[in-house]
Amino acid sequence: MKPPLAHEHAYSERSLATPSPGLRVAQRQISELFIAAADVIGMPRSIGEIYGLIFSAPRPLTFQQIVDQLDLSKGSVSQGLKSLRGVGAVRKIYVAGDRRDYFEPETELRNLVAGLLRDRIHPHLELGKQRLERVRLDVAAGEDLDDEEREMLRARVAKLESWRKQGAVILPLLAKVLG
Amino acid sequence: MKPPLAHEHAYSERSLATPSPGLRVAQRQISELFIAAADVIGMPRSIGEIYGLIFSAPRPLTFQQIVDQLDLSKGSVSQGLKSLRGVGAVRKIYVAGDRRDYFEPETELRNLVAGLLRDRIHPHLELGKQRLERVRLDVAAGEDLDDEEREMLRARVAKLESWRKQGAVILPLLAKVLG
DNA sequence: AAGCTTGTTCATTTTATTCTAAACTTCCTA
DNA sequence: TAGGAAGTTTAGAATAAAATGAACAAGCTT
Repeated sequence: MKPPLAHEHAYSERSLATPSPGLRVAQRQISELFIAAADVIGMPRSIGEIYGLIFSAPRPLTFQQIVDQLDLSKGSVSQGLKSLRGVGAVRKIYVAGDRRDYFEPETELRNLVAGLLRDRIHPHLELGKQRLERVRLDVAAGEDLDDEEREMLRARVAKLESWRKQGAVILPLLAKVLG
Repeated sequence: MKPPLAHEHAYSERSLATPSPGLRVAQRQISELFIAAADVIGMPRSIGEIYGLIFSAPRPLTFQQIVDQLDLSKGSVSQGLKSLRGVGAVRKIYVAGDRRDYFEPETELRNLVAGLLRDRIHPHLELGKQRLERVRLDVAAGEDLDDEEREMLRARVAKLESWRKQGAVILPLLAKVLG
């Protein structure tokens, strides 16, 4: 027997389980946008679908609702939600007295972008700094390089450094502008 | 018989064919950076390798040199160079009297980023505009949606529009800042 | 025109990613 | 504490992406 939770009565039961045909159509269209977006940022299609569904849902969805409405296995949904939560694109909501997890979307572009950057760009900028230093030393130490080779490499390594610096300046700025 | 072209004498023959061991080591390291970068932006590993080799070469390389120095087939190199030229990351150079194509890297971050945006983001922003309009109409026309559903969808579609606008403002700005 | 050299295309193979399904953990309820 | 509901994990299957290699075009050279 289900406990009579407030949230289960604020909305029609139908929109909870299987959405109305009209909602379905709109959700499908929105999901397509996110499927394309997922592709652009190199994430699997299913993640775009899951985010699209959550984004276009009238209220937070349970794990099971997501599995039912998309044609995806529990495993895929579980992994997809894990990734999405990892980049801060969806949040888990706890409802007192309900053991199920509810999921709602992060809808601020600023936060979505920040999450992606944190997850995928920053690690490389940090690692890159160390690696570049390493390359610089190797170039300096390369006794079998002729002058021309060494000079060219020095210039190119300098270029890489300048890229890294530009990135370090622009990424925080980007977050600010999106605010 | 090879014609005695100026460019074939400006550099040692060795650095033309197989680079010195020291150059090789440095190139390998730089290539690793680009392999990681290719992964971040969702391009195949081979493209990172090719760009890395060209970036770290003392001078423009021929198609055949690229094939020889990387462990890649002609087909992969041909396709990889095509993609790289498509985003403006490498340029083809013509040498009078030499039928071979030479390739040199674009090294300005600004131009590299601009190329990527042009190739992968802009098309979606344009297409997205049309699709969003379509979704908006569908939402407005959806007679079986209840008020709550319709209102929620309107709000979310508005959010998508605001994302699109933010993107349209920020992308040109980004190109400017990188200049 | 026959025979090189340079590079492209594309069908096939290889490799990597994504998805699934089933086993498993945890926690709740009877 | 048995049974069930909610999710997670993971080995393996299904799919998609990338690389290869062989056939092909285009242009020299003789």
